[in-house]
Amino acid sequence: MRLSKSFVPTLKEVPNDAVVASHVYMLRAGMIRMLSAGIYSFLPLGYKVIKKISQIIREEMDAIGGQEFHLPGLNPREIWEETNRVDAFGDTMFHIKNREYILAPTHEEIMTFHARNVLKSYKDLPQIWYQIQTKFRNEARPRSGVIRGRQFLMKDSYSFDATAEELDKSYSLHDKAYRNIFDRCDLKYFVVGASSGAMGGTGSEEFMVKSDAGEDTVAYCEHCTYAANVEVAQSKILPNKRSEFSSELKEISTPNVKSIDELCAFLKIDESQCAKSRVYIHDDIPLLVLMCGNDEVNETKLEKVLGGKIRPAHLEELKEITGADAGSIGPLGFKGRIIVDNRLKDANNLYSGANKNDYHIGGIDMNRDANKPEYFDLRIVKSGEECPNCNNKLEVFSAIELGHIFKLGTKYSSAMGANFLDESGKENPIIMGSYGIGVERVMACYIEQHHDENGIVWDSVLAPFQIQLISLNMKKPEVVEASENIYNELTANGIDVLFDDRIDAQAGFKFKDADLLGMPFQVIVGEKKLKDNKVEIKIRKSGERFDLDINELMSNIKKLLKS
RNA sequence: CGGGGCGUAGCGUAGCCCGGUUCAUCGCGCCUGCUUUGGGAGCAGGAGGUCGUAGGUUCGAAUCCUACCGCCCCGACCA
Repeated sequence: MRLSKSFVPTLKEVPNDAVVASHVYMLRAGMIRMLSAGIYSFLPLGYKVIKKISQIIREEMDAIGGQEFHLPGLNPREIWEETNRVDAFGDTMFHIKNREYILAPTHEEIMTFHARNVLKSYKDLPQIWYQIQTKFRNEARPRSGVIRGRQFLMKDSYSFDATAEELDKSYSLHDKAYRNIFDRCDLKYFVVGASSGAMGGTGSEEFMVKSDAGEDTVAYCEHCTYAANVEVAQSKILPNKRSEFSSELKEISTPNVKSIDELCAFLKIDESQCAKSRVYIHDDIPLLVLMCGNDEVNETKLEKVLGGKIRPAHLEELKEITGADAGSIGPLGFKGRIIVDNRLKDANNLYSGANKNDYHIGGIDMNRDANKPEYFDLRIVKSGEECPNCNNKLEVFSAIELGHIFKLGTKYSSAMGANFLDESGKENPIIMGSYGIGVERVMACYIEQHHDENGIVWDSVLAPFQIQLISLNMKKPEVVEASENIYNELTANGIDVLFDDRIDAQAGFKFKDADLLGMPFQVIVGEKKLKDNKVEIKIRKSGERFDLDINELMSNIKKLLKS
């Protein structure tokens, strides 16, 4: 492709609105443009990459027996009402104003619609159906360029099985396919076992990439690959040791001491001797949560323990519930359930609030003084704590979700009446799985992981072009002739070449653009070296440059592309 | 949806606090010509703006006030 005739609008400056690297470089390299918040157009160069990623996905899906569909993005609302998901999605679903249609945010219902009454016998199963298609979600807050959009490309597949064992097979086929896909794309990723949330179902895994642009927080152990969403992550932190003797309870005047840090400084004690109090409202009933020191309450864990929804008590409610304001609340005399983190199990000689403003109580013995404490793991794990599986350190960081695989079970087939007859002639709902990959996220994550201060660093698998051919001076006939010849030869050999044949661009300008666009290899044709019948090769990744005799160019390029 | 920030030419910006020869600065990019050509060229000339939109205050508004729209960031939410 000739750059002089192509639409590759590169930007030399960083656009104001872009913050994360992938967004900056996709804009600067002329691959995408924003149309509206969270809605992006892919320009030719960017779309080439999308097509390459899609092709890899397609090959791996086909390899596990997947069959590709192309489904409508515009769906009748009534299909979504069969599974109650119009309500479930709420404002996240786009609704068409002048007809009873919605814009599909995913495709479980549509695939199930095609399966029901057609997949009628166990002999028709298993099936794996997939598509690579645009989804629409009315995200409250699109962000990070293409990473979270209101419209995005997703590969979604659905498995239909007769038994739980068969579902396990379909699931592990996807697990393997996903690993192949992300490996082929040269992404450094890890796998998190996640709670299955609103999709319903019994098992799931998330494929994640570490990134500051990520929206999930995970705890990860490099050593044993333990990985968990911080909402459920655990660590091997030791409980407080119980001292041999429990001291007497004593009330201590602690004027203006609110936080644990202030309390520790005031009393010259360690934070592990403190029981921090948090009041939550569960089904309109207040309860007290006690954490060790500065540990944070993990509300997901707490909800799991209690069942149902919780909320932190409002500051104004505290006095009525406990008799004190935030900063002076504690377990003694608290009316209601007391839920305690495992770290405080059986602990004694603790300090906590006195339920009386500006007073704390020392010498608290959980076993002696707290009213029926219930112990659970309630902490949010922190970086540097010990991995629950091995003795190495956990790292807590944010990450982008690239893919997600779910065992759905029969949630959709039951709701929509997608049943089959088993060998005994009995009717059963089809057992389903659902599996997604964010295609643009693959591209964005690749760039997050493969760029430097000058631009993107593609390797040949995803690169829009294998080679950027740079003619340094299109006004010198000999340079033009040599680069045209090289262009024709490379192209004739089936190599995808981006030819910078722009007449009025200076050498330095072209070099900068080439580094920004980031093709794996640059072939540089200049007047000086041409006199010795040589051209220069630059390897984008290493920055290494060397000269090659023009006659040997083709064979060397082929070697480079294979390496 | 809450909090914060921003909106001046294709991109990046100055001017805004202290309204008035600034109906608009500078850089990049764009057009014409000449020169130049191995790491973002030089000179000369030129095109391009309802200062986000609509009201208001004022003799006078890019500048002050109000509302709305749009975008970014943090949070909430997230299949």
